[in-house]
Amino acid sequence: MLQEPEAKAELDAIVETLVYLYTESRRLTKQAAREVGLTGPQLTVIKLLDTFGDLSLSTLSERIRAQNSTVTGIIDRMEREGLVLRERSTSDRRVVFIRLTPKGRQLAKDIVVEPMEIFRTVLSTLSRDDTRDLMRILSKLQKRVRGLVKEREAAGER
Amino acid sequence: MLQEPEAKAELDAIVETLVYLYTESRRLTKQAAREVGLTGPQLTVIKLLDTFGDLSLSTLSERIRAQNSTVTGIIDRMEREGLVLRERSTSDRRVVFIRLTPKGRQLAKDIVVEPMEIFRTVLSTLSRDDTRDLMRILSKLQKRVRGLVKEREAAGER
DNA sequence: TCGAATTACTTCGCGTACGAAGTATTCGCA
DNA sequence: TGCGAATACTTCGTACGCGAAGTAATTCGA
Repeated sequence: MLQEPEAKAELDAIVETLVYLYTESRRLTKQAAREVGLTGPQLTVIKLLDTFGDLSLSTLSERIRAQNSTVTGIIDRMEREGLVLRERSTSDRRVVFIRLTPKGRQLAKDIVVEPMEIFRTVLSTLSRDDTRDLMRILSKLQKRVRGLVKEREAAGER
Repeated sequence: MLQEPEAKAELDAIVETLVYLYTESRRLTKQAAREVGLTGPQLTVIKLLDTFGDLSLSTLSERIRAQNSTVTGIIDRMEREGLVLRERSTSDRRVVFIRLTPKGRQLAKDIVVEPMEIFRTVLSTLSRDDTRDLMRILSKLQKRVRGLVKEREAAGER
């Protein structure tokens, strides 16, 4: 795909801005979490459990886009702090459900911010047209990334 | 700011998609880096040094949006691998410049992918109108985030 | 039905990633 | 001019974050 220099520069700018928005949102979420004695991922986990009830470790992993091995560590530390507990499923004894303790649930209620809060805040100031356009374009990009990922996976299996 | 449920759902979807695009791009960059024996951040550092020449550690930190202490570690490991070397500035002896070794420079030439490659690839398939719209909206968001960050910093100093 | 393949989770080793505290150097101004 | 503040970097402790290898439980097919 041939690119004029101008287009290349615009592309760089978009990547740059996207990275800025993501990392800055993450940084501020972390900061907010610190104020209640949590880390960023821990705040996310508590919010998820409070919203959806008990979740298996795998489900949690998918939700926060991390590997099981990562989430095992996060839950280890949260269990140590008395925020959650592990409960083996009776129907499938391989599965571990994660449940909020009363202490964890109370904390969830006290937390006002959501993950990526800043980003949400500024998003909500966009006009309806801008919001729709943004969603439309991002969806397009996501669909194409999914397509490419699938292609590469198929190529890798050969 | 009052939000109807519909708007809230759309907002969630945008956040979700943005996180997807970012994490997936990062994951694939990491994968590509592995194939030449590097990590994701190391690939980024090599590309930056190859493009801009020697950079101070702080400049490098800003470029990759990380703290100095993080970059110190990354450079430690790259130095150990013989990819870069540290050189103290003569004009300001606090400053450390990072320079590619011949081995590092050769590696830079061999690497075809750029950081966030997938995202760049799909971005370049957008129409000119979509690209312009996306840039326009993201800029708007970035400007507002910057504003909020500045406000909070000012509030924090009180 | 039973053994191989799959699934859910954990463990381990390594590389980020950050903030706080420390060291060396330079700057700024009284 | 000299000394306190600021700057550049490093060190340390802790928490992700991943992939590979390991364990226990379940599924599936001959």
